[in-house]
Amino acid sequence: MARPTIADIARRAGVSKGAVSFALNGRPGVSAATRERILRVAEEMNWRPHSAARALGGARAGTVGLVLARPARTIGLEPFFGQLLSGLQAALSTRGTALQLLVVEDTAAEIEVYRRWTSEHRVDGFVLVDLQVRDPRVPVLEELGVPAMVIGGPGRHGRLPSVWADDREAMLSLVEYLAALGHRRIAHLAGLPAFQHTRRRIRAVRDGARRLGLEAVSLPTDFSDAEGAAATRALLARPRRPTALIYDSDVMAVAGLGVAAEMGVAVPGELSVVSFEDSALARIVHPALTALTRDTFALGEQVARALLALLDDPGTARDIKNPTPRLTVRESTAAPGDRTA
Amino acid sequence: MARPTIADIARRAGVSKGAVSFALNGRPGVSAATRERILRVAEEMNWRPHSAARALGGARAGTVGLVLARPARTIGLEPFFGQLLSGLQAALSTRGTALQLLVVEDTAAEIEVYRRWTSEHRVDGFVLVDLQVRDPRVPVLEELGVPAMVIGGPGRHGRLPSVWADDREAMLSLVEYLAALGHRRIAHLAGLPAFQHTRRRIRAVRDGARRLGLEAVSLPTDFSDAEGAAATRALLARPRRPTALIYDSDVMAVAGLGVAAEMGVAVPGELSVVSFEDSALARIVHPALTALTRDTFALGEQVARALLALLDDPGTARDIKNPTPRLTVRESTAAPGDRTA
DNA sequence: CAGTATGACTAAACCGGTCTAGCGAAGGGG
DNA sequence: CCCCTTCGCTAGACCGGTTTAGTCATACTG
Repeated sequence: MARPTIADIARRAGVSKGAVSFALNGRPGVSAATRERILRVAEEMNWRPHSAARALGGARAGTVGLVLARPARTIGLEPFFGQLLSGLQAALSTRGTALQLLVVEDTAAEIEVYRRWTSEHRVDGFVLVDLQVRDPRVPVLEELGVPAMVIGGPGRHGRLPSVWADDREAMLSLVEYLAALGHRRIAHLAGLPAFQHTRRRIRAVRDGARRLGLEAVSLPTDFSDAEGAAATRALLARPRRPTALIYDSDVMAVAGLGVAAEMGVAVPGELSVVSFEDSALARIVHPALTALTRDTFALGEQVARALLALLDDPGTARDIKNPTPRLTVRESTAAPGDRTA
Repeated sequence: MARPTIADIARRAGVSKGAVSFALNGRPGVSAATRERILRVAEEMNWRPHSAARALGGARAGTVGLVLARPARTIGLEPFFGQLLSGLQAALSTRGTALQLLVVEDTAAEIEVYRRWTSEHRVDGFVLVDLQVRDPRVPVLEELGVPAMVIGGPGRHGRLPSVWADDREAMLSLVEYLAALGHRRIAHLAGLPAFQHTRRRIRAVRDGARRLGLEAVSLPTDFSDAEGAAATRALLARPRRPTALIYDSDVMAVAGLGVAAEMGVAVPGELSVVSFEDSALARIVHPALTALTRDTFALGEQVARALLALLDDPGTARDIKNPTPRLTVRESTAAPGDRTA
């Protein structure tokens, strides 16, 4: 038999379709004995639910969506997304839910996908990343009334619940670490100012530097290796150049490392380099990068669990705090002017 | 009105559901005038097909699957998949088809996903990557009778059609390039020997070296930065160490670069380094890596188009050749012993 | 002009589940 | 002992499309 349906099971078990549906979904309406028998028959016949049939009838689509807006041909998935993806899928798969991933060109296209997938009933909910300052996606998702979890925060994402890590606290710890090493002039190679987390990190650098009496400057970039390199070149060419650089991403930090090597600036002897984002990339370059480490896989799991809970009960929208990233010291940082390093 | 259905359109246009279905799908059965009117009404009401309803009734699921088997926490580093994904999606989206991506732990789990998604009608077809030597996934997909496109080849994938690039030709061009620079002792840091492309590349290195009278050795690794680094360390510690290294992946090449720096071996002065895989990563490290460049985005598009054609007409299974990767020379290669570099 | 082919369209079955209304039997309360 | 509730289950509507069988009017054929 090709693909048994619940009608086949019902016939074989001598019950009705309804009884089979109840039994297979673990809901009341059948006795324990009958349920047992039905499950055994379903197992024997190797029955699998037809996802489309289930999605019809107003039930779940069994899928949640993740849409990334970035130019298609630029760098592939950053390690962050690979990890996040795996974490999301790990948690979702325990509940038979799939993750639909789509990469689009820009935010407008992203919003269009939200509308389409919602009206086509393709997904039950969304995961939102890269929260922007006055994020246009938030009101759209609220209007669509579709469950969604935001990664990032706190605050500024309307009524949508979020999972967030304390970027401010993390950045402060970075600045304090550099200050403790003896650095007095630091620079921060930030990401796109349109992102909320970029703004938060810039503010944290400013506040931390002020408190510790450091000179600090933040330079916004577009997160690309090209701009990271260009900004680094400009900084190192200054007469009183900084003795430590904080990069918002591992890719930019690696690009910066390349510029330092090219300009003959020794790392960490003459320049300390720190990445706000840890990854395999940060480990394999030479010198290995001191970086903020966070468990992105676990973050993904947490987000997925929260979204599943939200699907079960739309009332449970609450913000959840993720552990603050911890500093992993490697070879790219030292006291300023330490010629032995 | 929440979500109009074809019944709503039918009522408004004063025709039957069937007529609407015919009109919206561009098939005969309605006059041009009626079709026009129905389309206008559908547009006015902002109608969108309900993907589940369509998938029921034996029609398309409107989705194809890509399942990657690799340890959950390691993915994301390779730019290859990001590019491939974007290319696949670009071509698929022109036909309203979505891509379902899943990362699983191993090949056994991957096969289980093929079975499940097929029996659940979740996808219409699959894209298969990382072809292995006696790949157990091939017979399963053949048995399931589900359309699938293989990336890799040529040969050794049963009746499944593939899109392939000439790895052998590419590797030979690499070896010839190094020989022309004057290298006589080269080593090849290969990937997992279980992969067909790894075997092909190893054979190409051996054949090329024999023809050109070089000493060559291939060392298999697991593609990880750790093994890449370890193998590099072992090679450079040999008394008569090679003057050029070919890495099967950019990640390993970067790790190797780190080892060389650590051991005080100048690149490219004392050692030339080449990566078989180009990427942003290869560009941003210092020195920038000479690498084989291929248009992975275009590859993805090509695969997607071939798969869509296969869905339309299961008879059209043909292997397609992708352009051979071209060498991009950067800073990591020079003549052996060139102290000016 | 009868007979038939063709085109436009309708009605209804169908895909494979979910879910509600309802029914008979058993159990419990007063 | 009767009524009412609860339990276990069935029948069938329903989700939103696709597809087939069939109807009717018109055009074509000989």
